[in-house]
Amino acid sequence: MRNPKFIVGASPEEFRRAVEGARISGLDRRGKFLLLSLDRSSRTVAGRRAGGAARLPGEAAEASPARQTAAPAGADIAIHLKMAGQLIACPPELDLGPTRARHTHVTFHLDDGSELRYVDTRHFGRVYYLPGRRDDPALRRALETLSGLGPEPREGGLEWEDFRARLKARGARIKPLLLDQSFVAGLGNIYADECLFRAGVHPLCPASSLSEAQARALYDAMREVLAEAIDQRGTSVRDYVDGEGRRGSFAERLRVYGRTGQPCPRCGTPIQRAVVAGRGTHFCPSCQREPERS
DNA sequence: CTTATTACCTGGCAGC
DNA sequence: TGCTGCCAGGTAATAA
Repeated sequence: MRNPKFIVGASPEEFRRAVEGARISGLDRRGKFLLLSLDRSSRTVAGRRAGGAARLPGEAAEASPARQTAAPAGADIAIHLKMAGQLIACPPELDLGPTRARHTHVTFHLDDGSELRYVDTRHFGRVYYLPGRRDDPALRRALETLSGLGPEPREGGLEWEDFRARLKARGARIKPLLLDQSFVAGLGNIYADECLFRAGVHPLCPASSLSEAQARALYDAMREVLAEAIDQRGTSVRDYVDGEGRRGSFAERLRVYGRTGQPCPRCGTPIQRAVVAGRGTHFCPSCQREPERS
């Protein structure tokens, strides 16, 4: 591990000691955070370098179901990939190419001989050791962020009535609100744009101004877009790969994101790009009509 | 309090 | 071939 900054809440040495010989007893997700639970009770083998973790998560999931549901409270490690992070399980000899090799910041050595590599070319992501130093402000912030996450749009985390009420209470424009992880957890820039297109809502619409039908369409769109994207193993606009190193194919299904100037799939009007909340925002000016005043 | 901008980093790509 | 400038999956800090 070249740079200790990627691990928050512990020094690289402390982190290694914490994970070495431990078993990954749970694997979960909350919003955009990946959550790992460790079980130190049955120590086995040893890792090297960045740390070692024993056994495979697949079997562990069944072994301790209680921990799985107890999301952040029970988790020991949280990983946020931010823009360009990748977490890849692979055989140790696998060559990911010079760029990703240069940006492999943490490597877990599993006891089946395989590796779990944290790769991040842009260095934005972090590995948080949650039981770590309470005086570390970065860890504190992460814990606060984690506990302040809004509901999951899927998996029964968000009721329609609740969503509608919370939308109505917000004066903010809808796109930044969708990106606000404390409002709803898990939507990023790509999916926010796709959701708004499907719902026929302009990104600048004040959240409270959405009609009942628009709000309902947006609620449905969030759940559908996420479900479809997960089904397609994600959106590899550029270089995203999943845990198995595979690219996702949802990029082929994108209707507005990254399609500036191309015809709207519904009406043929060229897709427009604007900057909203500092993010590239793609929409159909015809299907998503602008609110009264901009 | 809310909202806009900047900072964090590196790399890919279009255009010259 | 370079080189330049722009853009990028996110969010926290800072400014207004």
